[in-house]
Amino acid sequence: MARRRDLADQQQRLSAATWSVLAARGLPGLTLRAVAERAGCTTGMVLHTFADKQALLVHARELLHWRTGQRADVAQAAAGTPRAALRAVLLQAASPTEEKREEARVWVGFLAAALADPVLADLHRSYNRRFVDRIAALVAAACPDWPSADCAAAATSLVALVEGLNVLAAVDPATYSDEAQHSAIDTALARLDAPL
Amino acid sequence: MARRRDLADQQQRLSAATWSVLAARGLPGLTLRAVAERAGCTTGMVLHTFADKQALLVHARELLHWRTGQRADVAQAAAGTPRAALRAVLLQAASPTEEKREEARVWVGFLAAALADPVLADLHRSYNRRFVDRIAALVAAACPDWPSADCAAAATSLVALVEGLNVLAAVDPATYSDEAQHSAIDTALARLDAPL
DNA sequence: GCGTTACCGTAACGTACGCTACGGTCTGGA
DNA sequence: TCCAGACCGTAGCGTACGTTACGGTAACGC
Repeated sequence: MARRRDLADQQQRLSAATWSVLAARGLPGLTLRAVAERAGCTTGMVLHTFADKQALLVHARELLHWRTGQRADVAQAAAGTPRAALRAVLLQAASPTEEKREEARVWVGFLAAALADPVLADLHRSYNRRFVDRIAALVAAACPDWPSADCAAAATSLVALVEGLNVLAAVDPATYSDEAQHSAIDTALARLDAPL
Repeated sequence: MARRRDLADQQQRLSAATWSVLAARGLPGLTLRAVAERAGCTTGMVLHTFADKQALLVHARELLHWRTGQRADVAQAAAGTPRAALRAVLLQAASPTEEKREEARVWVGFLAAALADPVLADLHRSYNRRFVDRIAALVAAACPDWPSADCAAAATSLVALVEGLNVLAAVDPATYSDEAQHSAIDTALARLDAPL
C-alpha cells in the first residue's frame, strides 16, 4: 500500500474545472489540456481520474443535471401552493441571471454534442424526460381535475417554451430579456387557469 | 483567359455538403475534409471557393435561413386568413418531416457554433429577429385590436415555443412527436382567441 | 527507517485538423 | 493550332488533439 487519493474529491474538482472551461470557451474549447490547466494539474492526472474524455463529458453532463435539479428542488420546496411551485420551477429554469445564462450555454453545447454522441443523447433524453415528468406532476397538482394526458401535453409545451427561451436568450439576451421570459412564462401559465 | 467556373453553383454545392455533414455528424464532425468528401472534391477546391472555414459556415448559415424563409413564404401565401397564415408558418417551422428534423439538427449545430463565433452569432440574431418580426406582424394581423407591444410579446413566446419544440424534438423525437408539437402550437394559438 | 507500491507528472506518440504552396490540367481566345 | 492562364488536385506544413508509457515521488505497513 502507498499513497491514497480522494477519488470523489478529484472527480468533483475536475467536474468544476470542466464546467468552468465549458462556460468560458464552449464545447469546442473543452480539451483535456484546458481542463487540466484550469484544475491546476496535468492531463495525466485527469486521465487517471476519468478513463477517457467521454467519461469526463458524461460526468460533466450529470453535474449539469444535478445543478438544475437541485435548484428546481429548492424552488419547488419554497413555494406554498402547487401553482406557485410550478411557476417557481419554470421561472428558475429560465435564465434571468448570468449564472443561469452560463448554464444555458453549457446546455446548448451538450445538446449539440448529443446529436453526434449516442451516450450523451441518452443522458439528455433521460434528464429531459425527468424534467417533463416533474412539470407534469406539478401541473396535475395545480389542476386536479385535468386528465393526465392533458397534464402531460401541457408539461411538454411548458418545457419546450422554457428551453426555447433559454436557448434563444443564450445567443440573443437583448431580444429575450428577463422581462420577456417572465411574461412569456406567466402568459403560458395563465392558460392553466382558463382552459378551453 | 482560361477555364471558367460557376462560382455560385460551387458555393451552393459546398453549402449543401456543409449542411449534409452537419446533419449527419454534428458540429464536431464538420471538417473541411468531410465537406470536401461529401461534395466529391478536395479541400483545395473548397478553400478556393471559400476563403476559409468561417466563410463556408457563414454561407451555409445563410442557406439555412434562405430555406426556412422560403418555406415560411410559401406557407404564409397559401393561407387564407391572417390567423391561418400564422398557424401555417408556425407549424411548418416545427419539424414534422425527416427533412425538417435534419434542419433542426443543423440549426442546433449553428446555434452552438454561434456561442463561440461572433460572426455566426450576429447572423443568428439577425435571422431570428427577422423571424420574430414576421410572427409579430402575423399576430398583429390576426388580432387587429392588440397593442403592438402585446403582439411582440406573443411573437417572442411563440417563436420560443416553436424553437424549443424543434430543439427538443431533434434529440428526442419520441417524446416530442409530431402530434405533441401540433397540439402544443394549437394550444398556444388558442390563447390568441381568448386573451385575458 | 525503509522498502513497497499506489499515484501522477513528463514526454511523446499517432492522428486529424485548418490551411498553404506548388505544379499539372484543361479551357478559351488569337 | 497553340499558348496563356485560370483552375484545382496533391502534398505537406504547423499545430493541437486524445491517449499512452514510463519514471520519479511520496506515503503507508512493517
